[in-house]
Amino acid sequence: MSFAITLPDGSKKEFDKAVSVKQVASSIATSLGKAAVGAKVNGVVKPLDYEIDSDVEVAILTDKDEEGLDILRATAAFALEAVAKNKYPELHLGQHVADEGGFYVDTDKEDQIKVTELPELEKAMEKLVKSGQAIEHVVMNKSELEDIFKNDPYKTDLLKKIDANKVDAYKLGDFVDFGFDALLPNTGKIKHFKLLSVAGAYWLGKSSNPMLQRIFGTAFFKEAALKDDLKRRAEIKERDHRTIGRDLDLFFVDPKVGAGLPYWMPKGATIRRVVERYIIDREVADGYQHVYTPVLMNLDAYKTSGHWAHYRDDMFPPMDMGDGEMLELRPMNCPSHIQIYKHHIRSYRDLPLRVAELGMMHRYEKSGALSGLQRVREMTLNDGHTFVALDQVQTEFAKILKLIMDVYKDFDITDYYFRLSYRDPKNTDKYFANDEMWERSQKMLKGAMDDLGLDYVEAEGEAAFYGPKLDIQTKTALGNDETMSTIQLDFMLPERFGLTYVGKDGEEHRPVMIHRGIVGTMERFIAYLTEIYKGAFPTWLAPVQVEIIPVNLDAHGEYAEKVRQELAKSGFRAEVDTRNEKMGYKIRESQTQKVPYTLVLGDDEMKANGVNVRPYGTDEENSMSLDDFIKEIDADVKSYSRDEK
RNA sequence: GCUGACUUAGCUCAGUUGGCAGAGCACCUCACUAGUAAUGAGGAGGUCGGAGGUUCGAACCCUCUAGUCAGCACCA
Repeated sequence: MSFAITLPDGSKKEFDKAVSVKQVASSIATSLGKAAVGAKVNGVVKPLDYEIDSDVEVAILTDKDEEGLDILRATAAFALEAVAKNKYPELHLGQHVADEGGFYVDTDKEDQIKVTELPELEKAMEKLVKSGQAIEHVVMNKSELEDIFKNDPYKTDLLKKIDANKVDAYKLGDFVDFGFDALLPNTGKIKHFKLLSVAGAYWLGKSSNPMLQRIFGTAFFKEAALKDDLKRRAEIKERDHRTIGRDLDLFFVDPKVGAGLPYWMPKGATIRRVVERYIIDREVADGYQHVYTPVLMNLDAYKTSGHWAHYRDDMFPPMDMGDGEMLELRPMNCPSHIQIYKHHIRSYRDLPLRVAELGMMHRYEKSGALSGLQRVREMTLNDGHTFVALDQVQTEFAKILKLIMDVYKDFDITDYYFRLSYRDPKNTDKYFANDEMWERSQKMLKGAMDDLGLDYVEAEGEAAFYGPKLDIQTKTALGNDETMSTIQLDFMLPERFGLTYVGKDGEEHRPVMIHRGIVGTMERFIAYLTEIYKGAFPTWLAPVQVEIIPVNLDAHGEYAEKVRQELAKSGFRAEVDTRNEKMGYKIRESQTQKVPYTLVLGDDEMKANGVNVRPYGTDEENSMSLDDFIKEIDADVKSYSRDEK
């Protein structure tokens, strides 16, 4: 018997009898043997005692790897399960997950586990860690496990989903669980962990299933890493757009006048106005024709489109006008833009026809979904629909994607990924039935991405009911995924609304509709910008670009006002702090309000007809002429905006 | 919507066993001729989320309800 193990660097190692992962690691380097926590064998994570006896590719995982960390966290999850089960013998365990966010364990018992019980569980875990008990990896017969878990509905459910007869399981004394790729061989390794919170979660992610209690925690190999992580979690609030939005007076939501209905204060409105003008200009340059359409529409349009059937629970109730007419607050703009298309007889020469609008819409989002500006009940979407001939789809798709990428560059958005969202063929309720149409449009989308050579993940069940889409996913300060931009292929609505164009051949043809959002809704986009900039908006977006502070109001107030007017004339947003306060006080506020430039004007500046400039976040002060300052801020604004590119 | 926690001044938060509702910041007034992150003194500000109940008496106990937060579900 002889076989070869291929290492990540391409080199091969020969063995003539079966070896464990640990032995492989040691054979490469003894130090690696000590640091090893598992391995990826042909791309699958395996534990240290996994035996190799054939030609495979092996990458050793250590305490330095992301996946090595996952093994530690899975071990911590296992230890938590063991102590929870020990403390509450009647407790049932659900799923357990370990990933880059930490780990969690789902639990179910009569009186639910409360946050206040976490310290006790943590103590019990600490004890288990200190005692350094062996975790035994055993391969068991499925029937054996079914017997052990016969009174546990969740584990029984999970076992049903396993095809194999042999199942990897882990034992800690009497406690047994399965469903782990790999665990460490001893509880003593889980030195630095923390239980974080408890929250409800539906069994298997289905809201029709019972709700279990999910215990969240995290673990690290090094104490410093755990401390950093806990510190980061504590600081999340400072990056949260709701906190910054209040501190900088950008917007508010008052539950008494309506949950999910945001009010934009002047500073937030200024940022929004700059973004709106920017995106409209961009779109006009790309051939979009901007329109205005009503927020109210006859309900019939949404019945035709299918939205009423799919989303009536999340739509505001229709208004019965008493004369048989039913008006609906629109939940999206597609039918509105379809009306624009239908208003004339369209020729192939009109295509692609690009209709765009900052369209206000209303959705009755469930109370638990509302969150600051990220999920609201009234929103304005940077919406656009392009109507194209079938053979124009790919070019138009690429053009839209390029626009999105250009826009992201201007806003310095770098942390995102592409998601191709397909239908879930099993979910016949949600997705309209036409297999051929789905196959074709999904293939087109994937083909377009492949032609552009872009990486993406594919997700089943994330499509719109009318078609597949490319979603561009970003993360909020809290670390939750959200869709920022989207491009959606739609063969269905043109069909339902009977859209046509006259082709070269003089015959009627069916256009394809591409729904797209570049910066998404104004609400979500500005929430996102607030978080990535931590409230320190680049100068071109900053609501106040220049804060002018006269050293003494009586002596220098007039000069300060003159400087403000000069700046305003050049198109900059400047403001004079005329309050009867000391200079240091005003400087402090100008900094906490994150104004890009603070000007201090006193006798020296007045004499020189100049300004003293302090850029945000520094303690530099530079004296210069007003003209030079205007040149500087002008260059700053342009470095972020499209004018430069 | 579901599970849990929470809701006291514009903001951040105290408020003991049920016994006269508090602080800091912000705001207003006055004084201060102020040079790069908080000058000092004074003042005003509250149906303790809302409704009902228990009690001689409720911010505090009970019920319902609205909302906020975290997670889940949803997200055209």
